[in-house]
Amino acid sequence: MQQHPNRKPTIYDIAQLAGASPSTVSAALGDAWKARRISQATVEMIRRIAAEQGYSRNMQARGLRRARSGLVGMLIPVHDNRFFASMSQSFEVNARQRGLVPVIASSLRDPAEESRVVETLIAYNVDALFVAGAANTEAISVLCEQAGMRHIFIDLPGRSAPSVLSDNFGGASKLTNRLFDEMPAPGDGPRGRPYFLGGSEADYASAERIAAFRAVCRERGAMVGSRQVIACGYSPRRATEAVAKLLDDLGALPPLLFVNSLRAFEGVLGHFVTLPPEAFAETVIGCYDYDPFAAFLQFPVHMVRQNAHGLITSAFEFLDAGITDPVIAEVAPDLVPPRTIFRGPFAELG
Amino acid sequence: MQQHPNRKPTIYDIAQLAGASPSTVSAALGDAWKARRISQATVEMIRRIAAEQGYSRNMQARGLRRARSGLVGMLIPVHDNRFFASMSQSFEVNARQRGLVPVIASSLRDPAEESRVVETLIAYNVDALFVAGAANTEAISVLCEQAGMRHIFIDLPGRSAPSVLSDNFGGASKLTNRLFDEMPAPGDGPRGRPYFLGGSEADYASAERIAAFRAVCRERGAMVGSRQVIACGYSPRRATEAVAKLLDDLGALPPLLFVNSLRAFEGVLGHFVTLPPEAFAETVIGCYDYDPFAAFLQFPVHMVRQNAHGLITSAFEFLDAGITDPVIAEVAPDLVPPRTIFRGPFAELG
DNA sequence: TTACTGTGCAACATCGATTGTGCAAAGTGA
DNA sequence: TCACTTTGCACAATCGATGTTGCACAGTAA
Repeated sequence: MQQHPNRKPTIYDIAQLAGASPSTVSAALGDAWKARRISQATVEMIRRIAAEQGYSRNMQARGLRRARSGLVGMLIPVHDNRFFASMSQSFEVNARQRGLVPVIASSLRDPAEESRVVETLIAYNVDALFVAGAANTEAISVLCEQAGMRHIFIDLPGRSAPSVLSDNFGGASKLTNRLFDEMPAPGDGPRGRPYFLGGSEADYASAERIAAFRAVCRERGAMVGSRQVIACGYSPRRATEAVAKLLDDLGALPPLLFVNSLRAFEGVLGHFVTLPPEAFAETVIGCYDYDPFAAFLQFPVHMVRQNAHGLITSAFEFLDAGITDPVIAEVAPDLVPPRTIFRGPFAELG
Repeated sequence: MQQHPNRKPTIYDIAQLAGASPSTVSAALGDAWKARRISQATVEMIRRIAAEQGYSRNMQARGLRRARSGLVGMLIPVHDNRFFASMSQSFEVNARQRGLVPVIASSLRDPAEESRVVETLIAYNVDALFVAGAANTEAISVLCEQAGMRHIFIDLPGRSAPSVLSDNFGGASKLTNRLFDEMPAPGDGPRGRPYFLGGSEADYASAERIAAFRAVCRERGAMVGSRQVIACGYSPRRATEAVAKLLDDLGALPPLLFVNSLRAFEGVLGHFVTLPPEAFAETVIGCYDYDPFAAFLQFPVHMVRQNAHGLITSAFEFLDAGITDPVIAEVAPDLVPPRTIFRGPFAELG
């Protein structure tokens, strides 16, 4: 029937089979057929034949002609992270609801890769780009502006387009306040002070959380020197080393420990394994970000659950509304209380 | 300079600026310029002008002409799952290494959505499709064959193309054997038997694991009736209910519990919260799939870490080698010993 | 019959890049 | 100088779908 056995049929093939012209076929298969005054009988015949032939539109040709692609891109740092994976899921559902095809790309936090990815998405003519967690937002702004690309920043503020931000300051304030509420009586000297661990001050979200941590500490009348903020990055290994050193310096866990990310917390646990249970009696621990299993540890961990779904939903609202000015929306994260499993020796801490 | 302020420049614009023809520009910007005998000087001039103008190739036009897109698709059930998120990450890295743009789409385990997604990817003319975790592989086989689409199945066997499988039978055997090694002396009656919980027998991977569980139980001389395999699905809630009922029936935890997924394990923990610590003294627990935090629980949990990276790497090897026959490759998962945090009251179990 | 309005569709240009072909001009050897 | 090769590039067709324009024919009113 066809020349190449596996060539996909085009509107020209369908047109020939239907005894119609390609333009009629095109109209009949889309929703332009009414406006183009194609009779319903013709439309039905063409659609039947197209279905029989397993026709599917060539989106490249369509996109070329219409100067849009039906794709919508999202840039994230990594896929294998709860927060971003939730965003991906929500992004995908929202995009499909709007008849768009989501393309999710990760930059591995590398600014060069980041720019390359944005250029690629522009080359594919994505209709809009969501930027979540970029290292160099300014470079992205420039690229998008040059290409006249609709874009929206998520979880970090951008100069050139709307931004949807997680309220990192608010979330970190809530968490820090909760930790102070639960904190055993502080001791004297460095040993009695609250500590913050993980992340990088260069990262927008981390900077906000650190600022909130400092502010609440001051409100609560606690000392907070630069030594108390240990921004050791995101890798578990670095966190393990940092917490080991901290214990070495202080001789014990501090009364309050704010861990900035799950990855850092993973590292922290890597060192905790080596400690006796008593080490945890006089400390309260919080973690920014949520993991269901971390909530089930033997000692209570207060966690912040970011609202990935809310962030994406807000971003799509900007898209739907056609807003392109650099306005800002904020979405509040939630505090999740510990669900510590059968508290064992620590029941008295509850 | 340009008519529309934000129109992206095309090769025609560059050609005019460079005083060359569009075909020369096209060749100069790609790697065909040597074959087309464009002088190096011309190439350099054109590239300079293109860079100045912020030119980027229109991949839709290129794809249309060349009958390929430079895209490679992967279908997964969900994004927000450790295993699939790891696969996504690995897929992305591998695709980019080969100069392809990855498009990752999730089906939410809905067969209808699944087919729609595959059709969409075909319409965008992706150069190859990886299918990981599909509900209806036969429908996908048919669609791909119809379109002449290269595809590779991951973590489930397909009829129409190569498959890369996680060795679920082997992994579950290893885990079950380990659990038997660590199991306290079995009691009499149902209460003394091993149990399997979570997943669905209709799912290929789960079926393999259940078969392995049964086989090892028999080898080890344990009874294994149909009551001992509780395939209650993937949702945490169902697992919570199932484990509650089990405890109710038996009056205690069984000596050996094989939990089939992290989501189910999450549900199991939801019930464990209500139990006293002593409840865990006479049981050994395993979970198929790995979570760093779950490895740090108060009681030891033996986990299987699936090799997402290995699966993807093998799949790309099939792709690179141009293999299209339905051959099968298997990738072995790893057993991860518990890293139980300061074992507390259970140190004697170690 | 004439003029006019609809109806139903075909013809054709177009989107931007790639690629087969052709053709001058420069270079080479006799 | 002549025949021949090589160099360097332009021209035009093409990929598949869309949308504008135009045309034949039917129906209708005067």
